[in-house]
Amino acid sequence: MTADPSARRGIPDATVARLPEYLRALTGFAERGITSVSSEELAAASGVRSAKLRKDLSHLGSYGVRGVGYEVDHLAYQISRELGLTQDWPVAIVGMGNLGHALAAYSGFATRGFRVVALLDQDEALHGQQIAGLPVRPMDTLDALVAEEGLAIGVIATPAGSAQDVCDQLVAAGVSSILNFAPCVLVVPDGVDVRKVDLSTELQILAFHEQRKALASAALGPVAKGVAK
Amino acid sequence: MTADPSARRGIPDATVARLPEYLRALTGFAERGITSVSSEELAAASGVRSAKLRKDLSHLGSYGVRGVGYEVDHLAYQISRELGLTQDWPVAIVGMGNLGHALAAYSGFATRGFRVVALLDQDEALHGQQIAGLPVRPMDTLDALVAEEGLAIGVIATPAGSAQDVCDQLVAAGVSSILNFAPCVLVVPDGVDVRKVDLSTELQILAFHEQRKALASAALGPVAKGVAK
DNA sequence: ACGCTTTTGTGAACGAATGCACAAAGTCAC
DNA sequence: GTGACTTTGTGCATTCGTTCACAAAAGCGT
Repeated sequence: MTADPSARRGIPDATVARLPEYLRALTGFAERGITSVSSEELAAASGVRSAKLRKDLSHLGSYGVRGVGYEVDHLAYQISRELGLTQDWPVAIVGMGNLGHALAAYSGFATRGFRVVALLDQDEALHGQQIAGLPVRPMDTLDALVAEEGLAIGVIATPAGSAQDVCDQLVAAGVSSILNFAPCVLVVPDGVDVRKVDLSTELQILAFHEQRKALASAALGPVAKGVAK
Repeated sequence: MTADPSARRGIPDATVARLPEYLRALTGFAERGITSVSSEELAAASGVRSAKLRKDLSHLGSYGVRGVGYEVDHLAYQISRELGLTQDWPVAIVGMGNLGHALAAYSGFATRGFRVVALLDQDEALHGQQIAGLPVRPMDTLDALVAEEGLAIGVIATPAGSAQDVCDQLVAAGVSSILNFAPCVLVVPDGVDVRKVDLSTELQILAFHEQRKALASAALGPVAKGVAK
């Protein structure tokens, strides 16, 4: 059962998290008319070591040619297929504040396998207003979106206070993958995936390292002025 | 040299990445007037297991009381200090498109140890324009910001095409921590930290799991209709 | 046809992170 | 003051991820 003959089940999470970056690098090569890359080149363009890249790719199958490298188009297709991007995923964005606004207008989604099919907000005052060519809808249209559009992925861009409430509504309607921009922990039933993006958290991690650098240079040479600031 | 007597050097990266979440949870407890929490409660509020939480906290020192728990204020202070948040970090945002706009208006920074001191853009047409109470400045004011404000952290919210260029200018001016929202790999010299936030990447990872769920339910019972869609 | 060069794919060693289980250390009731 | 109870801090085992190093496989020139 665990030993799959097609040797493909169970791609490590760490690998899955890097596949999008490989895909982007491959797209870049393709745009420049390059049809073949070595693991070394692709790794450099993705910001990883070549050994790691090769091990990652080995989990999806054997798509390289020894002595030559990888065919750009073919590898890109295989990664796309593995990530489930051969189809377009409908996405709904909830919360039309500053961030929701920016996300609705972000063009990067469309080019990478996603289609924003709806914008929602709990605030009645916003309903009907057009943002980036789409009307803002009330939350109770979620069921219809899941049924008619096959909506499965929701993006939460509300304040932290309403995030859990909105999340519950998404889950109740049948959405099973959620991208959360609100700075809070979401509780969801089994079978629902949540990923969190938190701007403050990222800055705080940077601050930690920044402080470490400052302390280190202060300890080694408190005299330094130009460089160690 | 590596063996530090105060037993504090070398906090694992995985732990550092979770400290902001603990800090947020603690702030939540404090706001509700709770002065003491157990590792179990704090872990639940942070979305981790209590054993993990305790091991994480043990890396910063021994701030709990056996049989009782942790004093909320004290632990919050210790984590803040470890993350370097007892001071306010000046931050500059580069790229005043949709996303830069939203980030400039985001109030979450100020409450968590950061202060947006400048907005920059390469586009001359935007210079002088006011966004969220700050004027948009040209890139050549970076040196002054580093010298006068002590700027050390920069946020890149430009399109992918100009991100490396902007990054180089930040680094040249002396910025040594960068938060990158552009969907591309940045090359920086040693001593400069980069963290990347990529919306499409996150969605693609969700799509992978979503596809896996769809395939699994299709394989186990292609008959199911209501639930497995 | 054959050896030389290149580059993949992978076994094995290593290191980091997680989870478990319990002794140590404290509080509290009486 | 003493014993029962609670909760932390941590050694240990395990799992997960990365790096190394090289054999196997392909192309190429002659």
